Amino acid sequence: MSVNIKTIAEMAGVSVSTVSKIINNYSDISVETKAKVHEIMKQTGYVPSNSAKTLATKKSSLIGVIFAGKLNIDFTHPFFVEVLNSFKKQMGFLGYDLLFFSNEKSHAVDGDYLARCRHFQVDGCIIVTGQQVEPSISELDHSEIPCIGVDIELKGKSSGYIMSDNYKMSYKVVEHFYLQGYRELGYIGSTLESDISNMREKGYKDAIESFGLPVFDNWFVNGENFFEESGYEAINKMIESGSLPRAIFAASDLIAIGAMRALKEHGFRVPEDVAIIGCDDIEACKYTSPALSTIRQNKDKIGRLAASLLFDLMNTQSVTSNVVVEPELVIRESCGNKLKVQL
Amino acid sequence: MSVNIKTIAEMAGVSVSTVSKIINNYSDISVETKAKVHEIMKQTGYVPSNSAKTLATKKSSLIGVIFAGKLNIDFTHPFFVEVLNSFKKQMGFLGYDLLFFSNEKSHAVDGDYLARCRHFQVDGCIIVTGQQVEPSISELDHSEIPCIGVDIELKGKSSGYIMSDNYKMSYKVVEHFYLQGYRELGYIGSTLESDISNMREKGYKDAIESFGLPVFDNWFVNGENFFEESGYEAINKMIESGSLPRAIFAASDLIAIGAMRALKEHGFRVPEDVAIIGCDDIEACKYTSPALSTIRQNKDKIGRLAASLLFDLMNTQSVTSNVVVEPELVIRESCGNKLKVQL
DNA sequence: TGTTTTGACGAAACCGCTTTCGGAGAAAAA
DNA sequence: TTTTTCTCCGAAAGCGGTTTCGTCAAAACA
Repeated sequence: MSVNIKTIAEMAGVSVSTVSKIINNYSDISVETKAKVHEIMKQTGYVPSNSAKTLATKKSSLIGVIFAGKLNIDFTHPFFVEVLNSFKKQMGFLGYDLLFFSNEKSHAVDGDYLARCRHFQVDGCIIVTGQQVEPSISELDHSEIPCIGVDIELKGKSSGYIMSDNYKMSYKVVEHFYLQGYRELGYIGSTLESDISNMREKGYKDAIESFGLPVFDNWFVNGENFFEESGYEAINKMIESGSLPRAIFAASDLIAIGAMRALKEHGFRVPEDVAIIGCDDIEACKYTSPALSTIRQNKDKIGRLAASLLFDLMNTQSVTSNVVVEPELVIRESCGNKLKVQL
Repeated sequence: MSVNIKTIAEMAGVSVSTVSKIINNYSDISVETKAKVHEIMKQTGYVPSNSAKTLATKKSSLIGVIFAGKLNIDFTHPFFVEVLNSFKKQMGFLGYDLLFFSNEKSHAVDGDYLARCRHFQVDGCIIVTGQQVEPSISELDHSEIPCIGVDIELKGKSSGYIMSDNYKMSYKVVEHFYLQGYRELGYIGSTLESDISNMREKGYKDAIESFGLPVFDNWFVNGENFFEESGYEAINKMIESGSLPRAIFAASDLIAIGAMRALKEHGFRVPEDVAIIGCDDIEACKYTSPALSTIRQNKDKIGRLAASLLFDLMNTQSVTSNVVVEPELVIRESCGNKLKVQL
């Protein structure tokens, strides 16, 4: 049988409560006792059981991670995965570990995120998704469990969210295109079910108008998701419809990559014939040719902020818990600016 | 107060044991009682506590995920992340959730993986690393906890591992180069602390010799890790040393990408001057120019196999628990074969 | 009719840890 | 010397489940 707190207590000749107090740094224990018990714990390789602790304290020091939505967002998603990586690191410093709920069918409490959270008694959770709020997320959002959303607006009492300024990033793109002399601007978005994409599109249109340019609906097309195929098909759709804009903002880098592929297949050159700016600044941008200009989202910062916001939510009743981070235009080769190319 | 098993029992007018039996599908409960209790559980939204269950049964239905080593392997690693994604999916089907240990300094039981596993009472764990076995991994490996390693040879009684046939993949590369007429072959590996890289190098050298070709030590250089910079610097080192091979096998795609960048900067063309084959088949291969030929590791299969091996380890005393999967040569543009290009 | 088997359920111990409350004894204050 | 104040520690009641074993009535058997 594995060594437990009782074993330690007996070996040290003290009570179980004393050992527990030592583990939890209570002050009413003499240094001698403390030393003796610590010594024994070390010798025996004692490790306290988290389930017993959780059962007693209702704190698990676990953070639930939820990939929500049907957009196939998972570990392989280049943007979220980097955010999550930074989040994990920061949560680690704060003493938490991450629990990834698998959302497979066969599981007991399928899709019911709140139930999963209660089941494991997570202290808080992070929800990543590029999609709108679905019922099971909303339920969790309005529960007592602290949640923070990445790229999804959580409005519950104990929730917060963090996202890039999607409206402003579009403005920056339009501004750049405008200053480079482009007047015929197009946009490739993701599914209409994505708030993110919708915000970007709205910002883009508003910006175009604020520069006094016309908006051609044919040049605004939305794909099914944020992946390559959406961009590929969008270009084909535009071409079928008879005309192509001179510059395109894509709602994700993968969409942009797909679009470039389609353009290339049709004999168009990027950026000479069509300029393109993507969004997210994933790794692959550097490897495409031409290298993809993009809107950089500070994934590291987003992850860190998400962690500290969640930490606050878990430890106080703070209310101001949503943050919008400033996006940054990264100019490479695909957007037609030959003057200042950076890697 | 949240509803617990006692609440349910009282509401249903039965004992706690009866409710527990119903939850766990015991057979000695009448259908009527079962129905009544189920109804009440549904109405109240009852969710059993996993910690209480774990405490009583010593089964947590949690799988620990360990990113081991100092090679900076984490969520952002293109190869492991895909393996993990497939692993997660499969484990989900089997009814398990994933626990990611954060290995940050401030944490209670730092680096001591066995302790973390015991702490959370994970039912098993998966270890991913490109590195050799370190002491804390070895300790876990030889514990009673079922572990399976990806790209790391675990030898413990309750362990298993899965990896690609690193020896054979090198042979395939050499064979391809040979058949294309290349005779001057080089290799760029990762740190010598990586078993994977070492196996590939060994296989590569053996293959070269088996084709009756000479091995030039100057053309074998090892970087610090599996990332881009290692490839970049390796090329520079070769150039400094005075000569370049005509064809290079890189131990990872990122290394290959870095190597291509260095070659380009020095005015060499790929594949006309130097042919390159990478390894892993990460997403980025398709986006480089020229598109990177590579050895594809079946990441999906590796993940699934890892899951089922681990499942077996957890549920039986099976011993045959290591699998080597067959790698596949994917020919794109960087290896000089203009005849059969595939995407 | 008496006996055994079966079906359905409950009592209670246990899993490992936390935390409140109180008590004993020593030290300090009166 | 008596009283008060500390210091250090333990008893015991949870936390929310699981599981063994026993009970008891009804059904099956002889």
